Amino acid sequence: METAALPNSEDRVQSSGGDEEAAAKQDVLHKVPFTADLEKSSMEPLSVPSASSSWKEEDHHHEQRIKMAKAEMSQVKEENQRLKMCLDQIMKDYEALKRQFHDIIQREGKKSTQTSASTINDEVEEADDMVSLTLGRFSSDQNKNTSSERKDQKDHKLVQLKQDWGSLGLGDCKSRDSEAGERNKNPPASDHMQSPTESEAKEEEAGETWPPSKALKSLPAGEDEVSQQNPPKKARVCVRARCDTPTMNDGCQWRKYGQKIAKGNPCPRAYYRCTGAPSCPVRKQVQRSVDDISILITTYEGTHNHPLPVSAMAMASTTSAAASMLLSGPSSSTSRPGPPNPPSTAAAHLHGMNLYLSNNSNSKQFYLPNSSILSSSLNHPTITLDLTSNPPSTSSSSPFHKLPSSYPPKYPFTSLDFGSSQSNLMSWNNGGYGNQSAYGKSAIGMASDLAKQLPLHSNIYQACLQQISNPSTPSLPLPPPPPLPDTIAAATKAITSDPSFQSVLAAALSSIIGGGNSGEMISSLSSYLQTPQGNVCASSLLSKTPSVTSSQQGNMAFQPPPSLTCSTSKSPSSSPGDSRDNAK
DNA sequence: CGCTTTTGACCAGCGC
DNA sequence: GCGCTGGTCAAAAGCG
Repeated sequence: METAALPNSEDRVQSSGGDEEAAAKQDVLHKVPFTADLEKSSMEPLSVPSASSSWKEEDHHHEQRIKMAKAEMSQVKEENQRLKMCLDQIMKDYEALKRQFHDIIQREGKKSTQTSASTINDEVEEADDMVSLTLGRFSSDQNKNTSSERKDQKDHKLVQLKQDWGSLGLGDCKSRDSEAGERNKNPPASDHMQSPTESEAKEEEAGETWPPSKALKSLPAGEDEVSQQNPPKKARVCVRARCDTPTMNDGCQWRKYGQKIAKGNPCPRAYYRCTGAPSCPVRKQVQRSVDDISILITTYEGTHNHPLPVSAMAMASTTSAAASMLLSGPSSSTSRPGPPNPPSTAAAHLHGMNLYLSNNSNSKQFYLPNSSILSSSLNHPTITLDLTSNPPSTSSSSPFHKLPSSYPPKYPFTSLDFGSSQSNLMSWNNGGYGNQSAYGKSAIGMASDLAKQLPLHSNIYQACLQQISNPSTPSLPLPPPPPLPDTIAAATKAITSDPSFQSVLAAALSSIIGGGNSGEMISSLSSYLQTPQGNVCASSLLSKTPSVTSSQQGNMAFQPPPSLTCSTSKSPSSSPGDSRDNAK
């Protein structure tokens, strides 16, 4: 498995501030310009031996370049330190949240053990959703699990999330469904003994198709009974984005298998199935918002059981991070200072990202009331990535303001509002990037804006990027730009103060909190940092990660930008660069 | 020819 | 039990 080489999240956290890592980080940054420089030199008149004067001249030239490179090194080093400090601060925040999370786990554990099964209220149930990460599928019996058992479950899920890296991550919940079912049969003590691969195998065996009813059909009688007690309710990630084209190009290859006119929405809902692999269970629904037809609502469900194209990684990692946020979100929300959240709603603010989370069993009644696309969330915990900076209407796109707290919480419904008004610095959806989807605009557009603020580093990292991502091609003829120390400070400030960046970073961190892995983090960050031209604008933070993680991840972080665009082609979601070789 | 899209039929869940 | 609705199937058509 490709995930075998992944470092676990704890290691990553622990090593994040280490000198070794910082050294490696700088190593990457420093080596690349040198490499570029040397290759560039090799292309120059070296092949034309001439008089000693030309050699002298060339030596002088080299010395100048070395000086410039050294100056560049010192700048990058300085920036590295700044970003390292920034990262340390974020890690501290993360650790604090983690501690609070564990406190809450312990508190709720005591609470639930003291509470009888008949009197467990919805709030406890919600807390258990958070603790067990099973999204409302545990019976009250399981509510009585001790906190240590929950910890085991959580650890197991962390491992599983790592295994599913690169996938949508939704199947993590799905596989937990299977586990939840298994737990009903097996003693919890054996739970952590089960290897993630085994649960994945079970997941496959259980007939991981979208319709629960069909999945039930294929189950043996015994499992059928279990599944009826705990019907599979998979997490979904719903992406709302402004898009003029029929569907967002998320890099995956999809085949349309159905279309329906849903009640309450004149726009037809299209059903797509992932064709990346014959047995891939991932499906998506695409529908226009009834309130604003420019908004495309794409709902993903399932886990890819095949390698994803690089172009699909960004969306996959983002949705994975969102799904992780769905799982870990309540921890953030409950750790928020202030009055306790109402049972059915919660909101978190993590590094500038607004997290709206609510449990609901009647989501269609308060979120996108006229859109039936979310009615399916009756049975599915759903997280919504709202990439629309300007709500189509305040009544529908700010649905959580009118969340009735009286709804009995059953399954969490989460929204990551990337269109937060706090992200005024860089609009997620300001247009001007051609035919890209709001999603594409979000990451790419921000990066482009950032690039405007960071001309120096754009060039530096452009050279880095091209060296790393395309080593076979000749190096850039670009000479290093003149050093501008103020620009570095401005760049650092811009990065660290940019709420959008913080949002992405928070999403990436959430993937850690929720059991994600560095790959997600890299992809999330790279989504932010890549410009439409495929240039990494600036981030030592990002540059660091490939050296820490596997080379595959590193490559992905520096791959050309994902084509998260709205597709106008007849094959709506398959990007031109989408090679089926990747999927096979 | 193979793959994708279209579209009507079918099935299951749910509420009344 | 019946009707409504969401979701899927599968044959036919379209396309490169």
